[in-house]
Amino acid sequence: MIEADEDRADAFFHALADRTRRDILRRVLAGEHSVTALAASYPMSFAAVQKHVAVLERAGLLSKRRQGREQLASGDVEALRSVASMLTELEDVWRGRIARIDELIQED
Amino acid sequence: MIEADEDRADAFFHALADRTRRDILRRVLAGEHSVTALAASYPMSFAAVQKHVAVLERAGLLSKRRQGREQLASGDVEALRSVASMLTELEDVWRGRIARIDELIQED
DNA sequence: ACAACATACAACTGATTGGTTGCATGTTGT
DNA sequence: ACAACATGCAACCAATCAGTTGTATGTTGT
Repeated sequence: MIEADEDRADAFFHALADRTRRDILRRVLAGEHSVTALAASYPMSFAAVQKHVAVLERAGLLSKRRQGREQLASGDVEALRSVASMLTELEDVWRGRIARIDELIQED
Repeated sequence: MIEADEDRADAFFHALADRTRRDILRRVLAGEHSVTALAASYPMSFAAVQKHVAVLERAGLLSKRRQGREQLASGDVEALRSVASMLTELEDVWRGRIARIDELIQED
């Protein structure tokens, strides 16, 4: 089902289309952080940050593991790479155009 | 000003977070298309497609040139690469974590 | 046991989004 | 000149979003 890939792409790009979420992702890629620790870094309520974390988690860009009463979040670099590969596929479409132009030059 | 980069990232990722826009981008990366030609491909009004094209254009992912009464759109592969490099920078943050873990192992 | 802490989630609000229709403007072919 | 075409833009609508406050549920240390 190609539909599922599009859903995934929607979730990925939507998750990345917010600067607070990109910043959270940077932090959790650098190392594990509890939701509370993350929340302390931003000028908004705990609940707002918790929702941003949930968006990143639903997109698969971040996962959590429980440690005591804390929920430690860390970034998933594999997910990040699959976003990058989506862009590469787009770039390949562009390369195809160049190849076609070359063909036209050859024909001539 | 780092603020401007974040604005650009917001525009890029938001533009890519819609499957119709990603599809339009694929087409215009493969070759030039008029807005009307693009609009014919989707089950929505001309105006809706024209707005999607405008979002991609504002994000810098696509540019248009006038030819007669048509406006020919084509994808900007350089912009696409700068989105990819944003992801690479995120990945570098992750690599930094690994480097730090290696240091800890060394110290030991 | 219980007070304090960490998290999740529901309900609400204003702003933005993705779509619509209708209208205005510029361009072309006859 | 003008009818048809290509585009852009405004006004509107329903749905979603990013934020808020408040409440519920675990978990911990004493």
